[in-house]
Amino acid sequence: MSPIGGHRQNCCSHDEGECGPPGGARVRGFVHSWLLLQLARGPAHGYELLERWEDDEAPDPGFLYRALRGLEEDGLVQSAWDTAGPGPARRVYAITDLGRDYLHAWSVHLRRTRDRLDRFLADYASLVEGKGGERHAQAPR
Amino acid sequence: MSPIGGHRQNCCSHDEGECGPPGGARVRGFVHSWLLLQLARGPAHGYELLERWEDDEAPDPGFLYRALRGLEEDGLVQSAWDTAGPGPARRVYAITDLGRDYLHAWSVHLRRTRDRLDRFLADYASLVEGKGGERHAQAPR
DNA sequence: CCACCTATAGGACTCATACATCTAGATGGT
DNA sequence: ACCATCTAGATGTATGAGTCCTATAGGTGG
Repeated sequence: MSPIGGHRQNCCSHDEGECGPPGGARVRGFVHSWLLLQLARGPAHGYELLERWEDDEAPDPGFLYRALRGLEEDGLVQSAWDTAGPGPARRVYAITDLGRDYLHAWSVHLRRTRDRLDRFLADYASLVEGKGGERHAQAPR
Repeated sequence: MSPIGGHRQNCCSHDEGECGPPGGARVRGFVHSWLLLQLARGPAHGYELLERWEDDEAPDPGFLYRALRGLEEDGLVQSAWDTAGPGPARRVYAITDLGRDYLHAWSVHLRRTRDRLDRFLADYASLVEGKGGERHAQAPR
């Protein structure tokens, strides 16, 4: 089955980009990089990071906590319980030097990824405008 | 284990982005969108598309062929055997109108993804240069 | 006729991420 | 006291994109 959508010929076809990707296009490893970037700005706990993620595009909470523990397991962050303050205890994470190195490495790869996307979008744009006014050339049947 | 790498504290730490992501950061659905874009320019067969992909970043052949068949199964492309010409028969694919719609929908999402990456990279850049006088750009929305 | 190239294909696997739940302490209202 | 609700973290399991390895089969050159 195509990864392109859970679709079933019932969508699309007229106005704006409806239908497409279910949940948007995700970038592999982006969540982890984003977490490292946030922690590079200062220590924080999971729930806080979760809320810092703006609006719609927050990752699954379960995934976020697992990601943080994974990062710790790999020595990219450290954590400690914070029992002070109100509410349940929080696990506060801080980035390590190794984590900073990884963040840098990932930023390089993410930049490459962005450049690739840029090329794709430019190609698509040139295709669309090169088609004159109308979209929907006939199908090459 | 962290998805960030098969690493094991033996890498990184000094110069350029070594170590990081194993195979680079990939974008979900990018291969399929790319295929649709190529086919929107004109019919082509799998092997040709495979070679058209620039150097290092070509997808696995098995994956590419599967992707094409998946797209066909979903009605986004059509195919026919081409037994003429030298060599083994090729399966020539052409995009359909539905495929064009999907391509458009995906371009919208991929643009969003690129913008998100831009925000991330800008935040990272400001963090790095602002090592002392920091600015806190807003969270990547 | 053997080795290599073109072209397509399929099985099996990994790993990133999502979805659904679950615990458990804190808090506030009645 | 009690119950609902919020905060905070965790786990079990599913899904599905993408990789790896291998197979097949027709063509081509030595």
